[in-house]
Amino acid sequence: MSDDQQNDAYDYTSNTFYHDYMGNGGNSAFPFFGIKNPSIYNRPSPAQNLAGSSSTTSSYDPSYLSFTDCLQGSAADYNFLSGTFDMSCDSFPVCPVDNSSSDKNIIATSLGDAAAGGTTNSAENPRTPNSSVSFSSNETGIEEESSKSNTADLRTKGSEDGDDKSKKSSKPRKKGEKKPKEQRFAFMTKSEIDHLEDGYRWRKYGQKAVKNSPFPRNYYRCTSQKCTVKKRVERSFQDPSIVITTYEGQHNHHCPATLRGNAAAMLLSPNSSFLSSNSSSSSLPNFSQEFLTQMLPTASSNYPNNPPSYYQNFSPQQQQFHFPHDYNYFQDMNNSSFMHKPEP
DNA sequence: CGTCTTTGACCTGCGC
DNA sequence: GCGCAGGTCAAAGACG
Repeated sequence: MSDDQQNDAYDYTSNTFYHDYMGNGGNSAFPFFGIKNPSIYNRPSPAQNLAGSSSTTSSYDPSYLSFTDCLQGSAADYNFLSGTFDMSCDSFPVCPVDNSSSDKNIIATSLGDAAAGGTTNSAENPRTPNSSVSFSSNETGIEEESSKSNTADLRTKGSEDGDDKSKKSSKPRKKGEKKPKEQRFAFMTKSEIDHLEDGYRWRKYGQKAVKNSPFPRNYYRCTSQKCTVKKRVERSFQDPSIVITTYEGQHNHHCPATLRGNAAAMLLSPNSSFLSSNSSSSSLPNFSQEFLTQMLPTASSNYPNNPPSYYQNFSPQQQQFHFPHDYNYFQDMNNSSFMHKPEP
């Protein structure tokens, strides 16, 4: 933990927090999950957390959004415009992380789709077997209550137009019928590169200026046939060094860049026993090995000879990663050798 | 020639 | 109903 991070502060009354996320002056290309995170309103305070934590490290700042948080979808209601979470949002996926819990389920909370009883065009837009998410009860509630509150930028037109190019004559929707929402997975990355390589091939299909932001939002679609996964990439107007990436949907194919095995890739792969250990399926995007290797700092053993390009461009200090407090979740994996605990 | 990006127009949903 | 903003389409151009 750096001094800079120690100097960061979180105001629990105003739910405001921010500063040099990485504590390194902002020169890291590593994805991280340290974002302004009011979702911790349902967390213990830092003091409480540290007091009750069995962790031997004090590097965890609970105001950083954790990897698990992201996987659970709590980043999905992040308001890109304001740089805050929409806490008034009824659909806010309240999935508090309980460090003392033995629950190792890090399945992302979906913000829609299957919870609504399936998409309206499931036949033409088949989901992967793994995408039939097992929803918790609150997720069902999320969908039921979400109609009035989701921010516009997080709305999705759903997958009904997937392969249908005649979108402009889209089918009329029954009154009261909600467009199904795709699963979303958002994270923030401190990077000078807008479009981070994640192993998949993407085609840009749109770019829009974002209100109150000098940075446009870019829209990408997976180039794989019949894969409806989309992602949006934009820079935070509050901190231009931060790239906000939002994945929507789930790939129905393997990552073209990684078919070889790797613990990190296996972690989030569709067939991961880790993901399915406490849930029947995954709603996570399945990232490539390289991407995960970058996200999960470890481990030179992962790439002893061929470190990812991002690694090659930065010094060890610059490669510092803010470890999520849920790090122990990963440690508990049988194949946890891919992860090394950072020195306190 | 195939793939990808750019970009203006259009569609959709929401708030007033 | 209207205006606004986000999201998508698709033609045109760039590029290898």
